Amino acid sequence: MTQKNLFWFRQDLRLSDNPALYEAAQSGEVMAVYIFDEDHRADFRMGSASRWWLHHSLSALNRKLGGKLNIYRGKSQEVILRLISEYSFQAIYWNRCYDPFRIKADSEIKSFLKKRGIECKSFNGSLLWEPWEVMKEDGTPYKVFTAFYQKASLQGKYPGRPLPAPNPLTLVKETLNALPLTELGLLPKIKWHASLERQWVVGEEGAQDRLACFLESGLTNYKEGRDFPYRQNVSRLSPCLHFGEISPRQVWHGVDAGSTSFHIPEQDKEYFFRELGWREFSYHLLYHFPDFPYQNFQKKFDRFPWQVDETLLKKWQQGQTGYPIVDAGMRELWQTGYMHNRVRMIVGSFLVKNLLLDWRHGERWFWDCLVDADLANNSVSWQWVAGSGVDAAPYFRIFNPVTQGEKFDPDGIYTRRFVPELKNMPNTCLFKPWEAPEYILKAAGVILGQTYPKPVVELGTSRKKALEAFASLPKELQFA
DNA sequence: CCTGGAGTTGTCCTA
DNA sequence: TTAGGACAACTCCAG
Repeated sequence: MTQKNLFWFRQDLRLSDNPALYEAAQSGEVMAVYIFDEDHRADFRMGSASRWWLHHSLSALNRKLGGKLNIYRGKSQEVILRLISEYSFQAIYWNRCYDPFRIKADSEIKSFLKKRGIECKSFNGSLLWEPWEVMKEDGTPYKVFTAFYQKASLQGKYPGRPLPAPNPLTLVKETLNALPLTELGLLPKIKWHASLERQWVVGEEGAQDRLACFLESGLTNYKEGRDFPYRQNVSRLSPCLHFGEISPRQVWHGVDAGSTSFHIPEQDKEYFFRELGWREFSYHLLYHFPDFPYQNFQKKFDRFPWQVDETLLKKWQQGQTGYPIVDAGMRELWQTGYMHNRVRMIVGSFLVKNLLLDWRHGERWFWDCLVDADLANNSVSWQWVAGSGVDAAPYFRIFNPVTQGEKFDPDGIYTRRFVPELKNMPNTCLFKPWEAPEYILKAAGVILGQTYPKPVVELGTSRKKALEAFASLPKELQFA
């Protein structure tokens, strides 16, 4: 009789370079399982945009598996318990997840399986370096990116070669309790996701195509071009990486090989690698400081005089602040489930430093709206923007949304796309319509306060207020 | 323990 | 028009 293994799909919704699946398939038949489990996630339940993505990703995966993906919902531990009591498995395989909720839940699962004498084998399928692997000489975690990255990439192990998809892969369909995908109810009730559908090709094939496309036409000039939201110089692989439709090793080696065949300048490649490094750094930080999604990393920020203003927050969320580059970004997020990185910094800085609203509001909104919502990246990045996080960014770094717009979207291509009511404004005042003379507004068909909002705050005074607030923080620093 | 260089992404004013 | 300096003081980290 052939041995049967349980393989548990999680944030690794792919067949290629899937170390746990590869090993499971080597030693017997595989019962492939996905469990939609929200119980362990506390108050970070999966947001609407991510649910939409997950639905399509599971659907694509199931197709690749010939319909033999077994889907369940409920507490992971209970589902697994049910499965092991109904079937006899040689071992259980999975790739590790690294958010604090999963780490806790997984160690419980591991210990109860151990008690029942069932072997579990867990692997690293989603990071280049384990979060506990890259440490300072004194054994403590890094708090500065450059030092972390140098240690990891220069002295650490070069990312290993990706594995092929398992072949043969003999799958077992479970028929007693497995659910059809639609039972998970992941698609939104209202049809707001039509615009998402036009944007993305979800699934492993889509991720591979996206990488290929990036290598062919995006990576050249990445170093400069990545700052301009209207250009196609960013990879947009973040959701694929989050759900594990592609692994960071595949991306790393794809770029390495692609940069040779497409003659990519060394600098472009290095800058892109650094971004993969940032993802690793975020996971490193979340692992060592699990409060990151909740608490200011720098304790002195607990004293920050955040404003409480629901109306202002709503205007930011809906892209109605009266600052065109900010509104364009927030509307891109809503329409596509994504926002260009440069614009994320601009809208983040605006929320925190001009509206003086707590970064956790931004974190939560992004969590719900982003298809790439990722606990590590999202919380580390928001704290970076707020200045409460792990870099020594000077407090006076406050983005000016007018200057940023003029600099990074000089022809207004990006901004006009998402703020069409300003499409006839000339470049000279596109990013500051409140300064436009009456005849120009008229010619562009813009009525401030009616067709497009007046600025919700004044830049000069709000900037000054922020600087004062930062200055009011106590000097001594205590880390979480 | 001490030392010194460095720290993702800016803005504004002045000459 | 453009380039350079001020904007604080601190922690982090390697040697």
